[in-house]
Amino acid sequence: MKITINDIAKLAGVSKSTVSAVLNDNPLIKDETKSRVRQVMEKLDYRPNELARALARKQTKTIGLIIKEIDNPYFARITSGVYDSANKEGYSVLLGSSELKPLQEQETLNVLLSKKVDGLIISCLRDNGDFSHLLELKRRNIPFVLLDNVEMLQANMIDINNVQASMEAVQYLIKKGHRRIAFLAGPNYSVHSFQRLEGYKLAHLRSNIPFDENLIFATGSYLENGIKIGREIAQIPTQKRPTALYCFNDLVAIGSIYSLRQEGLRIPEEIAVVGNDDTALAQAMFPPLTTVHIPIYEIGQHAAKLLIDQIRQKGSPLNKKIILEAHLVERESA
Amino acid sequence: MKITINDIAKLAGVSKSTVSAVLNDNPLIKDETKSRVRQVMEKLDYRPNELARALARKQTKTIGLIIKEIDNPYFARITSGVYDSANKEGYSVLLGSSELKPLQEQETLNVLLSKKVDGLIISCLRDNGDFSHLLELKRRNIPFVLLDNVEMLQANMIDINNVQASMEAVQYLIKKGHRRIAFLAGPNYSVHSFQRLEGYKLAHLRSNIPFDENLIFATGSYLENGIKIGREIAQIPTQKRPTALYCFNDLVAIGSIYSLRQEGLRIPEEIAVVGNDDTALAQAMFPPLTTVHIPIYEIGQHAAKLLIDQIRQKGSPLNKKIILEAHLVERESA
DNA sequence: TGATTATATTGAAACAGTTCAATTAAATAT
DNA sequence: ATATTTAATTGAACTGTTTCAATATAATCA
Repeated sequence: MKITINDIAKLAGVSKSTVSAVLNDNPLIKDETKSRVRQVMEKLDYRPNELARALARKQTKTIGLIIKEIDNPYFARITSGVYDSANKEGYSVLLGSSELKPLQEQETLNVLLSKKVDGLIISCLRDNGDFSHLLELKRRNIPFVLLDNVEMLQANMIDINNVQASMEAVQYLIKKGHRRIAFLAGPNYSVHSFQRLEGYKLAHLRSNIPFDENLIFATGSYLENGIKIGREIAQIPTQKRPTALYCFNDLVAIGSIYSLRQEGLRIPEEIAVVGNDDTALAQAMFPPLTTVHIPIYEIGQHAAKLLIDQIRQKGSPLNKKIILEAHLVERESA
Repeated sequence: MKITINDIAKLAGVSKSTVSAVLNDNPLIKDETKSRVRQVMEKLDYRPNELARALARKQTKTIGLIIKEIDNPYFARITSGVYDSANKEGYSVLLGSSELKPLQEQETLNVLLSKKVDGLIISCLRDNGDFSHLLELKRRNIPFVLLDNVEMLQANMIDINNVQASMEAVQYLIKKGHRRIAFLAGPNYSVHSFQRLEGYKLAHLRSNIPFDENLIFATGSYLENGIKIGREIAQIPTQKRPTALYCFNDLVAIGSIYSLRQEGLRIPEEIAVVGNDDTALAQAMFPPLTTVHIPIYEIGQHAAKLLIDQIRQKGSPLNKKIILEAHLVERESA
């Protein structure tokens, strides 16, 4: 019962190709013919099969998005930016997530590729410098945009001045007199976490404060990670306890504030906490969270824009880096 | 330079159909042939074109998900559940969002349909009882699952005992002595908001407290909506001000707590606040948010499971309602 | 009026697979 | 050794569109 281009052709008394031409609003077709064909389409409620179209045209008008975690406000906002931008340009978004596992990143990538997305936006993991799957994308000339800066790779990317912003955030803490500043590192494989550690180290270096391995805590990206680590830090005797926490993201910051306060510590007087991302809720926390603001939505938007540009260019694999500005916003948690 | 089934056939010295059979692991094919063909595939790094497959087989192994807002922790979690479940069954997720606009819901639906998703999960809007697009899905026999209870429609749906849970939440407030309880309603078109108002009314009815139109505040679903309305409510003179807020969701609850506290009001002593959803952050708020817990991830999971079941059943449009349990969790904001 | 040019339409092949009846090859029975 | 059954493979048609060279039709020119 599916209506195809053939049915339209027959009923309108024209050929298949003419119907196709009408569908694509080809100016060669006489107006009269066009409207006749369109009438038939209307009458039969014809909807072109985009699958068949995609096969013939070699483009699906769909982009793949591979993020690290779906249930994370950071990536929800990225996704939102990507979606809006793609939508505006007539592209759909096929969702993928590595859930922080390198293997799953690979698999998802393969699935999206086999479904013939026109291009990809990838927030990739940093798996011991193994970027072979991304190199293969380049080799196969498939357009893609990265959301993390992978220096070793010549590719499109949207990123933020991560090291710089982190350094400034830590310097801010140092200026406030803190000398034992902990870094609550994010998930393994996270490029951003890695870069933030760089910034953290740099700030220490510049201020001649010795870097102390023991102040680096491996956590994760979830609220629970923050809650747990906060509890542990609260147990540390006052003289040895860090007086400030620089956190991988807002969730970890919020979680640690929660348990720190539960253990009776005052924020920021006894422990200062700085987050990262400036997700929507940061401002509404108690105390309002001092955090590094990241233009998350814009990252998503730009990524989609850039990708679609590249898809349209076709051929020239432009190699563009867009670095957006991140900066500390001072509130009351530090 | 793309490798196709033809290249494999030629190189392996068999026919196209044999290669196809190998691809589908058809038991008719001799093991020896299979491995020979597979070797050639391996060597040429052949990846089947799922587009062509989908066209021939009439199934894409892709489901469409239409949510109301991408950048909202509730839907991020829904998406996560859907994605995990679908992934496990070998389905991809094509993302759609109405962003709370009925027209956009329609358009997104059409796009996903034209891309031939095998089925749809929809969190639909309640646009004056106009569900013609959903009725058409039924008519066209396209599998779908709703995430909101649309009584007038015989369809698959996963939902929660929304009215009931809301009633209990409001009764809880009444039992605590509150008599002027405000309802901060969510976006227009939101089925859940509508149902929560029902529960709110019902609780009042049961306790013989007259329903007061002036206690219903139209807001939205964003943090900002909560912040704004909180500020307004703080301005109301104490004797007329509601002593408790029952909020459409956690974001609105958190936002209003933020501005209420800023205006110097104590939570819950001067104003009690109850949220909805129990998103991850609710527990880590100050004060920890009393809210209606909703098994959000599970809703997503079940929806995908049910949809895929239906897709596999093919033909019998099963008409199953799964109602999951929502319940108040008492913390410290009320 | 016939040749030339411009405009509109079409037929057949292509996109990359699946499907299944028909054929061929191998194995077993007579 | 031949007929019969079973197992393995193939050819052709099909999925629903696009593409473009070839053709048909209409309009302009000499």
